Amino acid sequence: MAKYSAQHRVLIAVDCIIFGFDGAELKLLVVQRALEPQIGNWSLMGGFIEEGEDPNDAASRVLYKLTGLKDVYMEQLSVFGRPNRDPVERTISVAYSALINIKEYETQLSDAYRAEWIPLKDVPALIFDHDEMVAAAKVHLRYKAALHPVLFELLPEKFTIPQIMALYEQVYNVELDKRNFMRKLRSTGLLVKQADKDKEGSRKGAFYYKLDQETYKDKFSSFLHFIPQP
Amino acid sequence: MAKYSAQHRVLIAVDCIIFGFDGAELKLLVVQRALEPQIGNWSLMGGFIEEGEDPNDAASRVLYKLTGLKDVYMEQLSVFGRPNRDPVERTISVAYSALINIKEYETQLSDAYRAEWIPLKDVPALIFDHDEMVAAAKVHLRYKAALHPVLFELLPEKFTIPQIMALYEQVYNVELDKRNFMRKLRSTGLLVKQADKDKEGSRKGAFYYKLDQETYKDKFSSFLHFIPQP
DNA sequence: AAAAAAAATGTCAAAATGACATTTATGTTT
DNA sequence: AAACATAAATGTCATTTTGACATTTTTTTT
Repeated sequence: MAKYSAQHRVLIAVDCIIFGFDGAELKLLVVQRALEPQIGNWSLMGGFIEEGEDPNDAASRVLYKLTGLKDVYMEQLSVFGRPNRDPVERTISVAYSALINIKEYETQLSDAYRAEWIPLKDVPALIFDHDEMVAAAKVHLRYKAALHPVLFELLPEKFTIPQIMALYEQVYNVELDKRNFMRKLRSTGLLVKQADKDKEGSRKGAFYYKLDQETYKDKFSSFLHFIPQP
Repeated sequence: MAKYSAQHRVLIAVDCIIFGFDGAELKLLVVQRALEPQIGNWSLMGGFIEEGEDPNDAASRVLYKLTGLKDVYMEQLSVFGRPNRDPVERTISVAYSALINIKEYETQLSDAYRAEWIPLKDVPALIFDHDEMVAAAKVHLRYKAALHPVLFELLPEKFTIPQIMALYEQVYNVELDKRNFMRKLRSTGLLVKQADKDKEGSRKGAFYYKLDQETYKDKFSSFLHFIPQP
């Protein structure tokens, strides 16, 4: 069949906003750009879509190249297509947001991309429009987490209540009340208390919990309200 | 500066999921495709991105061509990029969702595209992956409207309570309680009661309301909860 | 004047929320 | 061995929000 001959064709990229949590701090995984222009500057991990490749697969491929991880929680964010966003050539980028438990990642660290986890609040200026992408990803994460228990994707299999709470506090940049937060958390039926404790960070130690995977799958799509109304 | 020479370039399209409300029914604006393949079949309104054009501008242009309307509420939804979604040639499409008050539109109707408002529940199968786009747009609208008073974009300047309620009921496909709904609506401080009534559809008539534009702008971004928890 | 039809409004019990202080467990220091 | 320091864990109460539910009001038509 004839092509749409008169039309204009452009490069498509994917860029990944990769959030990670190490039990204490919310971080972003950024790399130092490997090619001109702006070589060596901080950037999101990205890549071009290849021939016949689905954008979602491209994002997974890019993430895998960097982290060695598959089956990561990832969502399409939005398209960034301002005509001169890449000075080299018109490139339209699809931004993806991924959630990773840093501890799991660290075991598979690869140095090829000069990647670094940087606390979200300290992330330096990034190239092109990547700052906007990060800003959009933050907003998106807040939305998503206000309605779904998605932040558990950032936690290890076994986690503690103080850890989840710290995570919520950082995502929403608020201080939460331990008692009220715990009550809400309990009411979800998502947590299964373990017998052992995490002894790092306190003398008393904090009990570990796991996710009730059944409930998690069931409840993921139903609306929850984690964030107190102001 | 040198181009990214080795890379693959593709067509970029925009497709618009255009919701409309006429005071009674939630509808979708669809067109009959004007070119092969699938000429004459139902489709979303779309078009290719032109050289140097921002995707958001392309979506506005496409919407304007069809409806003659500018400054319509429109949001980027997501990217549909499955490799063979368009059988002619690889095309990646950015889907946009628009909200229109049908009465306003009808005054500027243009026949060039064989466009039709079809009740959302009766929309026939559309070409390519447009059904998926519509499904995604419905989900998105529910999300958005659960947190923001965005459905007012579908209403005329003067509207009645039964109208808004019908709108919410159709968006969420639920039955709402008049009294509880009204209470919630009042509590937003968004409504300004008018002196006159809409006498269509009932003997008693329903008072008109307008949006308090100040409050609307202030509150748009703050989280609201319109939908009762099940 | 009566009837019909939809709009508008109020009450109450149950559940969810937000504010707040004390007790518990454990390792460290004296 | 006792005292201390530190963070974790938990409970109460008043207020607000929710959901369920029935009656009254306004107006046109008969």
